[in-house]
Amino acid sequence: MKKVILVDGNNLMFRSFYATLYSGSMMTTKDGFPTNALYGFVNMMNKIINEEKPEYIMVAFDIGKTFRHEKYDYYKGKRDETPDDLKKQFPVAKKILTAMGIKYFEIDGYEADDIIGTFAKKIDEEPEFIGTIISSDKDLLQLISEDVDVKLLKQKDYIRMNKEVFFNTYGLEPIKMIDLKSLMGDQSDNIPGVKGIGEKTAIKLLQQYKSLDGVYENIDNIKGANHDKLVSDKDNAYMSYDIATIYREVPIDTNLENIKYQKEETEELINLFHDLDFHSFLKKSPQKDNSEKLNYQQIKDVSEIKLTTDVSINLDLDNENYHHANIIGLSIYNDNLAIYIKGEDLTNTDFLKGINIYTYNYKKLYSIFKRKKLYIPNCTFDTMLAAYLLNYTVKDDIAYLANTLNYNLHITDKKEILSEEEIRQRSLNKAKFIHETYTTLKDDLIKNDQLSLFENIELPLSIVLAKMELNGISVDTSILEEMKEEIKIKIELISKDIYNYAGHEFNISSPKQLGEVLFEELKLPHAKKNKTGYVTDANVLGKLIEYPIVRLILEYRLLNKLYTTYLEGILATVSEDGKIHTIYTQALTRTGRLSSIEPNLQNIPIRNEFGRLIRKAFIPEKDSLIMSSDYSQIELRIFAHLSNVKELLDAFNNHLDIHTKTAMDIFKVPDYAVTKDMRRQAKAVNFGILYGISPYGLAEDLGISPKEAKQFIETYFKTYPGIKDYMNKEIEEAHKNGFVKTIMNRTRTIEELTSTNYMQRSMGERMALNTPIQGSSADILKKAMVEIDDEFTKLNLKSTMLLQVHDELIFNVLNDEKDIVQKTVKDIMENTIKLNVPLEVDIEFGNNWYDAK
DNA sequence: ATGGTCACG
DNA sequence: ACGTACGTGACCATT
Repeated sequence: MKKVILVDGNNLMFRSFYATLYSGSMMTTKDGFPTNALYGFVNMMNKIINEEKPEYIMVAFDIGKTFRHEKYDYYKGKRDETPDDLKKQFPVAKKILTAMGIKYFEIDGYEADDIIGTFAKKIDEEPEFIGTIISSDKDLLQLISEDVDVKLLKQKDYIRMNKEVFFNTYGLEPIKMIDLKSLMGDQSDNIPGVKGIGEKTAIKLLQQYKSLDGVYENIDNIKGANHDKLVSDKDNAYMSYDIATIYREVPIDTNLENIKYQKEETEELINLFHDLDFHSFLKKSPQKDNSEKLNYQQIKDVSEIKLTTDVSINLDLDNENYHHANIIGLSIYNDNLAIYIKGEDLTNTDFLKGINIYTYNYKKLYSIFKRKKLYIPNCTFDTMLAAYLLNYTVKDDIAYLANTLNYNLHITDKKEILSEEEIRQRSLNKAKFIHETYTTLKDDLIKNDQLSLFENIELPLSIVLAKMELNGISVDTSILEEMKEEIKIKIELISKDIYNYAGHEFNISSPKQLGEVLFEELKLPHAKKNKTGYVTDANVLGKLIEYPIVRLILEYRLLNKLYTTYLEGILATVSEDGKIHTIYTQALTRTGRLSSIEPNLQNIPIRNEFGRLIRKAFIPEKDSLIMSSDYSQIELRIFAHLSNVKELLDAFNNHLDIHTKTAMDIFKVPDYAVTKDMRRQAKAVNFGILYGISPYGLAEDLGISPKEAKQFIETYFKTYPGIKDYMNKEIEEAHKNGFVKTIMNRTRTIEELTSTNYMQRSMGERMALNTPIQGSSADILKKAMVEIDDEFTKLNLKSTMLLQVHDELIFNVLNDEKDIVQKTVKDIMENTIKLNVPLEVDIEFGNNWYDAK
């Protein structure tokens, strides 16, 4: 099948123009030419090409002189004048399209709709073509057919409308869009319709009487106000019908081969973007290689290397997971030298003794050097961690960072086959980039008062993490294997049961098929849809728990999750040494937390009793115990500290159960009268506070209506007025600065705060409330980890830190070190920072992770 | 590649 | 009309 994209150019330009018009200052080039519509337009075109990968594409425009509708004075008269600032941009849009290798059409006397309609007709006639129309104009939905669908653009995303979706939405055939519009009208298109008839009524009428003609043939059967409205506006209705009907016979060459997409980056396009100051698009276009050809020494015998000053190092590995990688090559760079060593020649790294290095991802270097038994040099600056603290998006490949800093490096494309020389040049240029950037990054850290966070926490932490990863955690695979077999049988039995209830076999793991079985075939209530189909998540299924099939499906989901992710998945990651070596991503989360990958050891089941059994497989080493130490309520304590709300401070200082205390206060009852349910609700509200509470979120969590939730929140704020004040102050501050900070000066910029979209902006405000809490919690545990590692070294302990799970640490503790380790860890964690409330740490021991609860 | 779902804090 | 609580990662189906 050949794919054709038909773009409503006018629609895109208007949308872009008005979308950015109200968002603040008008976007222009240096000499004042307006570019806001063009910017959005180019963005959209790029997105379309990326998403749809069309072989054929065209853009239709209105030429704006005489339209076939001109006979209707009404229509013409009401048509808004196109603003001059927008008008000017159209010719440039057309130039850009031509430079992009995309054909556009504009035909005197016809609208863009008509041109698209004419092409769509051609696609219907040609069996080997299928088409997609891009527009936000619902009028175009009338063109939907077996071979043509419409990507209907919404404010933020889109809906893909095909025959089926259209029918599900309107209960009508797509062609009936014309009849629908002739009744309900369309303000934006100046289609009058029948006054007083809206979408609901129009759909009802058409479902009953099939068409506009049908409606008027049966006008006597229609009673009440609708009858009168229809009668008095009959002329308008038929006139609207004409306006709404897209003309599909525009005299135009519709040979589809003519609109083949000529994907080429032309000089012309680069010039245009340059003239328009569209630098962000220029960056995306394939760049010429202007990274420098470096003179360097390739060294085979590392004993020849003599270094006297600090160097920057770039390391290339042959696998993204450095636990299973070998070194391809190593580049060494400073102002006086450039050296490349092939991995196979890197027999030792003793030449790095006594000097400091600068890196991008020191943890990676540390880890692989350790495994290869190479000398590990001291690192004094890591550009990855610095860039992370400075809010740059940090990826595995340093070239991304370089490109955002306008330093041109090649992003590694795995499919690309490079010459040896090219590999060396790229590697050396990366080392050079590190060397030429680290002082700027360091200065920026100093400016932001983040040098201490960098030097005393993140950089030393990277070594602590490297040690944890390298050490790994021991796994008893036989436990996992047994569970796997057991669950496999259960899954098979449950599947059969589900097929029985459904009446046939289907893929239970497919949300699409499951939705159809539940809500179409079995006609269960509470069907809720999103843009891909029915929602079948645990929330929806929970409301249908009285149906046996639903109970089975939830059971299936639980077991399947355990089987695929935590049994099969985890088993596949156990190394030859019988241990799991995760990788902690230190420069990813927007809040400062770590993340854990390959495998993720931060989401091993615990809430479900059966799933929790997985933890029995995580075991200590010889003569040891597993110890877990976790902060109690650290985020709420941080909130109490930050907000300085007396009631909260008092509660923690008096060691009360915070959720019970909250329940007492909001329900106004003494402690003995707090029921489990009251405590549960109070707990939900407290969590809500941490997340930047919203009535909808709380409602969802408590299974009550948003209205009730709103009432709940108001009661809460009335009980603790200081909390509301704190939140307002935080939001105000965040809007003023555009960023928020944690206790240790970790910063997060939040672009969403300036969004014109209410949803986006609200989300920005919730981030602004949550990040200082989540981020400070991350700061505190990170600091504690560095101190614990230090202290273990000082005390010469053999016990090791194994895992970090956001507010808890897991250790392997030698039996005879039990007391000292417990005391040391608890002491450090509770005292690493002084807040206005105490930090409390619970410690448990066990013969496996399950028992150390 | 993306979205739905569900595991964790 | 929008479409939901904050922060993650893995798996599967679907494109």
